[in-house]
Amino acid sequence: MPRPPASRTSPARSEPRSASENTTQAARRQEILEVAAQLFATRGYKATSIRQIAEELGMMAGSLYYHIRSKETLFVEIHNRALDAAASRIFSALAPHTSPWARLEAACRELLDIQLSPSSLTLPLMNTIRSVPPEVRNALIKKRDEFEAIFRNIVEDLPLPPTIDRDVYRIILLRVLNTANDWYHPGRLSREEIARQIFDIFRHTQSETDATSPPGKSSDDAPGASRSRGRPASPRKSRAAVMN
Amino acid sequence: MPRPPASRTSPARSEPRSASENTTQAARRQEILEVAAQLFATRGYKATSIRQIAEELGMMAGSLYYHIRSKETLFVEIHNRALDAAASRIFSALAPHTSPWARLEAACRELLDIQLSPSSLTLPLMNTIRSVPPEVRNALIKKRDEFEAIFRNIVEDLPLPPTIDRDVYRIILLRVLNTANDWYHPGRLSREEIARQIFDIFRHTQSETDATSPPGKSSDDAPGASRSRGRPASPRKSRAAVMN
DNA sequence: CGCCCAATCTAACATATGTTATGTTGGACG
DNA sequence: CGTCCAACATAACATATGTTAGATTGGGCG
Repeated sequence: MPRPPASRTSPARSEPRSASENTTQAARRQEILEVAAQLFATRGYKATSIRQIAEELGMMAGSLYYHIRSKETLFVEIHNRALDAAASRIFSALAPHTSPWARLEAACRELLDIQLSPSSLTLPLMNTIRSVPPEVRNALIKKRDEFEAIFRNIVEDLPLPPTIDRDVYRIILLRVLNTANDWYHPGRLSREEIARQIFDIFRHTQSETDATSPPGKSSDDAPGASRSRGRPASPRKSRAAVMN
Repeated sequence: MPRPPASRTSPARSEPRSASENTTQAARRQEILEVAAQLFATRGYKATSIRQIAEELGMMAGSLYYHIRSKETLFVEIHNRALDAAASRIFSALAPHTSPWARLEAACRELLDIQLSPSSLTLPLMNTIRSVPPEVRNALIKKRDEFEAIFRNIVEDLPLPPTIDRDVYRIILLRVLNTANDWYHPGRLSREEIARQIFDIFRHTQSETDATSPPGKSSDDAPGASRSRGRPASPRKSRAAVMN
C-alpha cells in the first residue's frame, strides 16, 4: 500500500521561491538530511532503506535521487555535517572556561546534549561505523579523528594521575558519550545530571598513586596473571595501539 | 562464482561418528555457531547474510537450514550461549576475591578478555541490539539483564563516593567493556593493561565529596545551567530512568 | 549388494533493496 | 496562453536476501 502520494497539492511548499530559488532547494535537502540522520542513527546504516527515508518524507524512493546521488554519499554528508555542527557547538561551550576540568565538564555536557537531542542533524552516527561499507569508512574515520582532536587537547591539559593513560581515557570517555542514546532513557535523571555523573566518574585527582585497592586489605590479589604496570614513559601521542 | 562446492570429499569430517552419532551433529553445530557469532559480532546482524555464513563454512546457503531453523533463532541462540559462557567465566574469575574493588577488577579483566577474544563464541553481541528485529529484542534484553546482574551486585558493594549514581556507573562501565573490540587494537597496550586502565579510571575513593573542580580556582563556572545535585536518597534499584 | 539416512546441493520462490530512465504535474515567467 | 523547469511519480532493472522443496551423495549396516 504505497499510500496515495500525498496529492501533489500539498501546502508544505507554498512559499514563493522567487529571489534565488535556493531557499526551497536547501530547505528540502535539510529535511532529507535530518530524516535520514534520524533513521541512520536509530536503525543503523544497513538496516535503513532508501524507501524508508522516502516514506518518512512523503515521497517515493526514486524521487529521492533527484536530491541525493547515492545512499553512501548521503550518509557521508550527514556524518560530516553532524561532526562539524557538533564541533562548533562544543567549541562554543568550551569558550567561557579556562580550567582543564571545567573545560572537560563543559565538553561532556555539550556532547551529551548533542547525542541525546531527539531531532536535529547532530546525532549519534559515530557508532554506525560497523555497518557501513568499508570503502566509505576511511573518509568517516578521518573526519572523526578531527573531531576527537578537540577532546584530545582537553584531556592533554588534565592533571590526571600518572598511572592513567590519556589515550585510553579519552577513547573511553568518548565512547560513553557517543553511545549515550543507546543506554539513556529520560526519566529519573536529566541530561544534565547524567553529564554530571559521567564527569564525576572521570574526574580524578593527581594524588592517586597507590598500587592496590584503596580500602586497605591488600592481601586480596590473584595468584597468577602477574600484571606489569608502569609503561615506559608513555609517548603520549602514539595512538597506534588503540583506536576508535 | 559460487566456487566449486569444496568437492564433497573434503577431509574435514573424516572422524568416524560411530558411538552415539551426536558427536558430529553437535560439533558441526558448534562450528556454525562460532562462525556465525564471528560474523554477527563484526559486521552486525543485518549486514551478515546467511550466504556469508554458509560460505565461511564451505557449504551452500540452503544447507544451513538443515542445522538451524531461521536466522533469528540462530542469533538468539548465539546470544544466549555467549552470555551464559561469559557469566560462567566471570563467576570463576570472581571466586578467589572478596574485597569489592578486587572483585571489580577481576570482573573487568575477565569481561575484557572475553570481548577481545578473536574467536570463540563469547563475543561482543551486546552492541548489535540496534540492528536486530524488534520482536527478538525482548528475549535478548532479558538475558542481558540477567548477565548484568553480576555487575550490579559487584557495584552494589563498592564503597563509592556518595555523589556517584551506581546505575550510571555500572551502565557506563559495561558499555566500555562490551564495546572494547570496537576501539581496542592490539599493539601498544596489552589486554591486561587496558583492563587495568579501565579499572583505574573507574576506581574512586569515598573521600571525594567536594563540589567543584579539584585544582581550586572555583571561580570558573558557567553562568547559566543551574545544575541541581544531590538526588533524594537514591532508591538504589530503580533502573527506570536509565537502561542498557 | 542394497536399503537407509544424515548431510549436503540445486533450484527456485518471494521479497527487499539501490538505482535508473522516463513520464507527469504544477507553478513561474514571458 | 504557451513554454519551461523543478520536483516529484511510475515502473522497471539487477541484485541480494531469507527460506523452502526436492534431488543427490556417501557411508553405515543388514
